[in-house]
Order: sequence, then structure tokens, then C-alpha cells
Amino acid sequence: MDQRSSRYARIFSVVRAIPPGRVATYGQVAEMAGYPGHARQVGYALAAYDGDEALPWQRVVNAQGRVSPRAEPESEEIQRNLLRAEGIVFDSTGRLDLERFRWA
DNA sequence: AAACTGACTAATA
DNA sequence: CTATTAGCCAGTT
Repeated sequence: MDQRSSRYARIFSVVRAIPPGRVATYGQVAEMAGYPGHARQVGYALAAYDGDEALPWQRVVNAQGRVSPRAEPESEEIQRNLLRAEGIVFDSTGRLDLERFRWA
């Protein structure tokens, strides 16, 4: 993907702005990017991410404070690993405290 | 051009 | 707690 999709560009911009040790929900990113209600589009944007540019995609979780399942089952563990390394704590059910870690 | 497919969410039952 | 419904949009077939 490239600049053709201005939507994606703005979404990535917001994701890149999430500070370490914090997380944001898809809906939150969409809203901050200027697309309220387009939470799904945020997920699609990340799914289309090649890996070229630096992007902390792991800091984006769903509204339940959980890592959304995707094609690769192992990537879920990778994501939680990255977040734990930043100080995020998951409970026994694999859920994190949004009230505490959510990026305002 | 039409149909399918997904890293989502909030509301309702 | 699970299931269903409806909004949303871009890339692929």
C-alpha cells in the first residue's frame, strides 16, 4: 500500500503516535485519524501493512482489551510478548486493563 | 461490474 | 457468558 490510500496513511500516522507502554483500540485509532466508526478499516489497514516502515502495530488491540485473532496463530503470542516488554500486563485470561493502559 | 473477504464495535436478546 | 445484526471500506477474485 502507499499514498494512494490517504485513509491508511492517516491511520498509520496515528498508530505511530501511540507511545510505548500504551495501547489503543481500533475504534479509538479510527476516531483519532478522523474516521469515527471505521474501526474495521483500521484493522484492514494493519492487515495490509507490508513491514517496510516502522509501525508499532502491536499497540493496537480490540475494544475488549484482547489481541484480535488473525491468520497466523503464533503472531498473537508475538504481539503479547512485545507488549509485555513495554510494561503491559495481561491477566490469566489474556486480557489487559484498558482503563490503565489505554492511550488517552 | 458484482461478489467475497477481513487485525472491529456497539447494541440487543 | 455467547449469538446475531448492522454499519464501515479497500483489495481480490
